[in-house]
Amino acid sequence: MEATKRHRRKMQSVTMMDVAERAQVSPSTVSLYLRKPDAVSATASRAIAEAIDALKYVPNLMAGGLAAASSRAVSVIVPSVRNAFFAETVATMQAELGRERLQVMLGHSEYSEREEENLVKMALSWKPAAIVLTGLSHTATTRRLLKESSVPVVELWELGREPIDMAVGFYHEQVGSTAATHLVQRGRKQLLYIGARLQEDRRAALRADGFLRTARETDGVTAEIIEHPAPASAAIGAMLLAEAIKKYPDADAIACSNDHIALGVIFECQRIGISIPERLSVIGFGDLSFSGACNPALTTIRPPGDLIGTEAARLILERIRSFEHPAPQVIDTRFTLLQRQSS
Amino acid sequence: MEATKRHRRKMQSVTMMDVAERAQVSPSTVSLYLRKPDAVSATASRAIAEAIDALKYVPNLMAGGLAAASSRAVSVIVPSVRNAFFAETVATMQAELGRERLQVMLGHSEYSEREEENLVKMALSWKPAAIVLTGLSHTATTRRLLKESSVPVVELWELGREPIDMAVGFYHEQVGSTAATHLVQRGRKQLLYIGARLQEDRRAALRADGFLRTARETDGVTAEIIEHPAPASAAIGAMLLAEAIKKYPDADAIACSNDHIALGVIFECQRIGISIPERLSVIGFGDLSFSGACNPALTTIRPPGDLIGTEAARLILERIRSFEHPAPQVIDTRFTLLQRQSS
DNA sequence: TTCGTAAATCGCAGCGCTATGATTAGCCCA
DNA sequence: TGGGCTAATCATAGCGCTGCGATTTACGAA
Repeated sequence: MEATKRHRRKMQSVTMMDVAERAQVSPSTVSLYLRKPDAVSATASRAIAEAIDALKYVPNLMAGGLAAASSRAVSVIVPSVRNAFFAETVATMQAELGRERLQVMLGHSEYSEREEENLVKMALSWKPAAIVLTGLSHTATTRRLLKESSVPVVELWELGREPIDMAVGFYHEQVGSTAATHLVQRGRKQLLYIGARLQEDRRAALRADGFLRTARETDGVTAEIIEHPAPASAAIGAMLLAEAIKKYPDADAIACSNDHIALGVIFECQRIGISIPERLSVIGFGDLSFSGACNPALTTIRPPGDLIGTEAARLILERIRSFEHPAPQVIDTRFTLLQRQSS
Repeated sequence: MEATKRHRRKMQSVTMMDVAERAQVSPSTVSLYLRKPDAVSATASRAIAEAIDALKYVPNLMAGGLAAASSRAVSVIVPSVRNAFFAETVATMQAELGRERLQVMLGHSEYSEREEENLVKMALSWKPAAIVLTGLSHTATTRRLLKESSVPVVELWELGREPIDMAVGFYHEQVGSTAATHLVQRGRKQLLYIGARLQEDRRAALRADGFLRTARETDGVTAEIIEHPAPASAAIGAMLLAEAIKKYPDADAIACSNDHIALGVIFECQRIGISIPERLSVIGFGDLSFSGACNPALTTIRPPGDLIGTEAARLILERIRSFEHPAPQVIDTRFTLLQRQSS
């Protein structure tokens, strides 16, 4: 019937133009209505809303992002969402940002700065509204890319050195220090720190540092560290406790790099008949779902994973809304010592 | 100096055109090189690669997505990534899809079909390469939107009714049935199922159904259920165990809706002096990080969260690569009974 | 009634890339 | 040496939307 047209293209069934036509306004007005509803008259708003509804219009964010040179996506890069800490933060951020119709794009660095750099490059391709990283350690290239990009950047879960742009978290040395102080106050003298994967998990290593420093600064108190390269788990915790007791039979307190380890310690103590807290005090980090229900209930330090998420989301939203006040750059969320039965 | 131009636009520093110019080829060739490297000659490839490197070109995926009417994003919607099961799957999918430069966009339905529907609408705005949902229950609108969209859809973690498009998971009734059979084989007669949030967590409810049905079909075996509306946790598990023992003092086996609950059961039994497995067998679901390290080690059923992720990613990639063979629609990943000390 | 001003609305010109079909280069064999 | 083919490359025409400035409308004051 027809000669083949030179060019044909796929298309979206309903576009903004269709909505405009039905609502008897220009596409510009529809666009305005979608982006800044307050700038459109009540009459027009009603007509446009009706048209959108009737046509089941779905905006094309790719087109919008291209035209605006920035998307409604926020790239969030964490070591792994398998880790309950980061899961909490990611979940909270998604909820907060989703409310403003911002999409969370997720990436896992698996504790590798190299991999993180790749993810940042990918993320930049999306012209994200913001990029969220975990920690303050990144490759030089990562830092350069982000500084050059002028995309808002938030670094989570760690304070200390200068952030690229904004940071939300707490000082991990302080966590270790707080744990040591607590154990000393409970009358303990021979402290042990047991940790997993301190090479990869820089923040766990910082906690260990703070713990050892504070303990050793105290008169009459000794502190040693026992570590293992495997990822933190209860099984590793149990193993390390056995090893620790063999090596330091007179130890009277154990701080664990996180609550998984501490759980293993508790179980192993049950097995070999060490009573907690009489003979051994135990303190963890994380306040995981089981920590309060252990036997004995685990004394631990709770990092505010959800607060970190909400604060990060807040910073991002403020930054997006106005270029003016570049918000406080660094937010210290603190952490909480929860004293329970194990110490 | 200059009259203001009518229009000015923001722009990306380095575009594909810049690369083309430096490499002495047309933009089309650069585009082709990026999408199908094999279709470009070695000479051109080298020149283009050099130019990309020298100019530090970063492709604009928004522009690409708009032109191609489909993006490199995969929307993944789970009840919550706080749940270790879904975290595992999400992490695995991100790794697998990231390898092919597909971006995971994350959404949390918080166990609400209504919220899931909103997330699906948002997702569709991005013209995703695929949409991944959890479970087979969705609102009618969700199903309609997805069917009309012609976007590949994968439903995870549950088999049973007809999927929208593809599905990867297992039968939760079978999980319950397997648990019941196992306990009966261990000589148990008075079985109890304790579960949390069975109203919201449809899959947990299915497991309970399968458990009760199989148990009650067995001669000489009784089975009761005890539930609680709060989210699963060790604390709830401990509470429910206490309640269960009061109500059914002669019960000799407990199946838990997941390992968090089971952990609470173990701790509570320790406290009130019930020996596991002598007096009471315990079986969980999930094989969480602590399950093998408990005291006693927990018998549980392991769902293959990682396998679900890899299989889903594989289906998506196959579907993207070719429209031809619409792959097997449903993949049953099965699950594994891990018998340990608690039963 | 007319004008000035603010509030609404509109028209234009792309954003940076890809799909398509057309064109050119490369190469084997007769 | 030329024909016939395949492999490479290219030019074109948008994809659907937004930012900007221009234009129109609304409305009270003079």
